[in-house]
Amino acid sequence: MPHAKQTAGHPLGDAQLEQAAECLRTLAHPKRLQLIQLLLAGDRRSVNELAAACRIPQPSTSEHLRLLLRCGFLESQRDGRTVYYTVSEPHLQDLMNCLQHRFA
Amino acid sequence: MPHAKQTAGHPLGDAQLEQAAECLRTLAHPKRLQLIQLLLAGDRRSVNELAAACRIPQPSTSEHLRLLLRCGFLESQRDGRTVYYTVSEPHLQDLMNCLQHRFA
DNA sequence: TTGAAATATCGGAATATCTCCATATGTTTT
DNA sequence: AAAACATATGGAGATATTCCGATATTTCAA
Repeated sequence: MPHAKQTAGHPLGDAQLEQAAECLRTLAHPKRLQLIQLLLAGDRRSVNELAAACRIPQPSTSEHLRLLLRCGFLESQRDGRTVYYTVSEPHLQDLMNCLQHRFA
Repeated sequence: MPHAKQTAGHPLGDAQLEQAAECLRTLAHPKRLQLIQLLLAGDRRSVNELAAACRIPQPSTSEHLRLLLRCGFLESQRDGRTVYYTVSEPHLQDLMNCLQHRFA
């Protein structure tokens, strides 16, 4: 039996599809993917480190991180005056592996 | 050692991140997710069947399917005057399982 | 308290996306 | 050939995203 069909969970209703689409839309941005890629590689990074590494202006970086935070993909942790971000959604590693496999 | 860090493939460059983002943006739409959900459940469906099931006007349905086709998520197959669409990207099942688990 | 550093928020202009309807293309049947 | 059915394409108005500079907020150091 090659490739048995996966047991699908309950199909999502309209409101849930809307939520899911919103989360995917948040992921669907090259700079945000780059931020996630960096955060998955290293452990935790400050906003300035991320902004410098990705060549994004600081305010934009902060905004991108806020959006990712809002969907529950990231967590933030303040230490003094710097804020560190980390990946909180374990499935992001799988997703990024999938993307790296497809687009490498 | 709980939760060993997954071996990450090569990190994606700017052009590849752009491609990946475009694919995700295509997925990030409630109606397109609903179409995929239907196609994953049943085997193959015509445009009219999909339009009726999802309550989308026929022209919009055709356009959504075209976008999904362009990213390689679907395949189309003409039989007489009706065109049947099927899922061609196996990872979509995993993604949908993930979404259904998170938003159910 | 004053200044400097790190991060967050606001406003506006350019661009992209969504959705719908009208209509065009392609296919089969009479 | 003409009519009917299934699908695809084009255009327009409304809405949403993106990007950037200016500026506000928070925290530490002097």
